[in-house]
Amino acid sequence: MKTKATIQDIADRAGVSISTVSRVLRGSAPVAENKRLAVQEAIATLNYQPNLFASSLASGQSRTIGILTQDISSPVLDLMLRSVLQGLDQSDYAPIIADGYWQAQREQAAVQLLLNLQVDGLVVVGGSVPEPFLHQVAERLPLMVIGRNLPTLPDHCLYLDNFLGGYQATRYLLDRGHTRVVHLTGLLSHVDAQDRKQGYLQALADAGIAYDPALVVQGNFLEQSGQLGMEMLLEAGVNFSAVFAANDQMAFGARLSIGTAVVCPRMCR
Amino acid sequence: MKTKATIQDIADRAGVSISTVSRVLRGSAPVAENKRLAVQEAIATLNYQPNLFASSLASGQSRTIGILTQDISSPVLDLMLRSVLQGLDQSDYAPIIADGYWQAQREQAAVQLLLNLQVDGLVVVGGSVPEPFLHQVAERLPLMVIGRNLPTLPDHCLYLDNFLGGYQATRYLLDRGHTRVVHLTGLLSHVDAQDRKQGYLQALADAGIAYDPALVVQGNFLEQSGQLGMEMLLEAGVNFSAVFAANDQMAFGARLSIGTAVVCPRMCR
DNA sequence: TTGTACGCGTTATCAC
DNA sequence: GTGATAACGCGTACAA
Repeated sequence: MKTKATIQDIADRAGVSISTVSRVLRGSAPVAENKRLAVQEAIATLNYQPNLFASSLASGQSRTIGILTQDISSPVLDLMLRSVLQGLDQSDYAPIIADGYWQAQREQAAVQLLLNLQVDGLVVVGGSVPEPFLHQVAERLPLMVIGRNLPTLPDHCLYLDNFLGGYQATRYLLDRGHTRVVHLTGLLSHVDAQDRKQGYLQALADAGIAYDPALVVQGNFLEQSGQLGMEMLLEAGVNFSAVFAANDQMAFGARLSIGTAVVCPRMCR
Repeated sequence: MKTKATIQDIADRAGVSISTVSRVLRGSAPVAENKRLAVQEAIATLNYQPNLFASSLASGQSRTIGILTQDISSPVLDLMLRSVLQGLDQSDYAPIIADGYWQAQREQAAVQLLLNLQVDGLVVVGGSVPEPFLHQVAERLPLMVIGRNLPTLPDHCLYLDNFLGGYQATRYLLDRGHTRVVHLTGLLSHVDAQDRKQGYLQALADAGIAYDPALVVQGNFLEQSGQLGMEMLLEAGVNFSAVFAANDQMAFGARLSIGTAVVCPRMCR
């Protein structure tokens, strides 16, 4: 194919220098009206697309911001991602997404790629990149971490209080009179899951209710584990009247098992 | 912060020229063992990261491939995306993701960004970018479209036969003796949803079963619409014994309503 | 095998 | 206002 048009091509066609073209492109300095029009005409007819690489190389700015995401099938993370993208709509920064799929190694490579792409800023949604690594990143460019709490980078985190969430959810159920509340935990190797469980335990303690290990079933944040956990409880004939699932997906799964198995008599709703 | 190390820095530290450094970096030509080691040492200690922009600008290759995705909360699309990423693991191409969120305009901008990023190839997962536009893309670089059928670009599509899927699903239920099969449709403005519905209709016709509009409920591919659709049917007292939902999410939703509403007597499983 | 020098497409700093 | 021209960091003939 014909090689794409360069800034020189449109400079020629408009009868000006490349400097002028660059100026109308970036609006970095005033340009005579007639020349500006000529340039814009040339840009349009030649369908000129400035080479981001060359531009970034010269300016040191890429006008892009990098986003590190995780396995977006999670509704919450997806919502976060969507919000970030929406926020970027207003700006003239383009979002570049890289996915870590919850694997630290892969995440690190993804971040490295984004850095090599010279993103002007980085948004990390969830994930498990080592904190020290993020620390290094933070001192090189603007960094924002969503859904994670980094003790050494408090100002860079948009944090969800998992402990409080677990506490309030459990408390809510206790307040409605339930005394035997099941907790389907998330992946306990994940700090979020631990915190939510701690919240659950604390709520029980505050209510003066003894902790019964039989009511806590380990899951992994996915639908299946929620369903499986419920079925185990029901089959085992464990007595309970309410369930606090670690996340929406597990709640969905748990909800499913109610249809197939014998419904726990005192289960409300 | 100190500016990142350049190829010159490590050339100095290793006592060689930048050409040699480039050579060991790209393996484009043999290099003396001792020099190679010196270079590698320098790279390691200086934590050198080649500037992708400069590299691509000079070579015309970016060693990246672009991926256009849609609202990944869809399990199927997510699976596709995951597969693509996995395939790329083996290669030394890095994936750059851009999201279109099912909005043609946004998608086009996303593709444009990827093109400006000089991706060496493009994978489009679903989406609604105009076909002519993709046609232009296809003649500029390798293109692959997943989950969509472009008549003019058959060789570039990994296509799911929605009609056949709808047909077989319905046929499966009919073969098991069901005669009143509900269809919860997807978003009917979407061609996939239309095709699946056509498959449903064709299967009915082939089985000599009259089409009953009361058995078809419109949805939008999301969980809620599946649940809502089922509840409407149950409340209306419509008689049926099986359900064909347009996708997994709607089936999930439908499944949920069974727990809360009166279970349809002849509903199996 | 290795180094020199030029080019990639833009931006930015100058003089004019 | 406008146009040369030097970076930007790296790949790569070409020469040695």
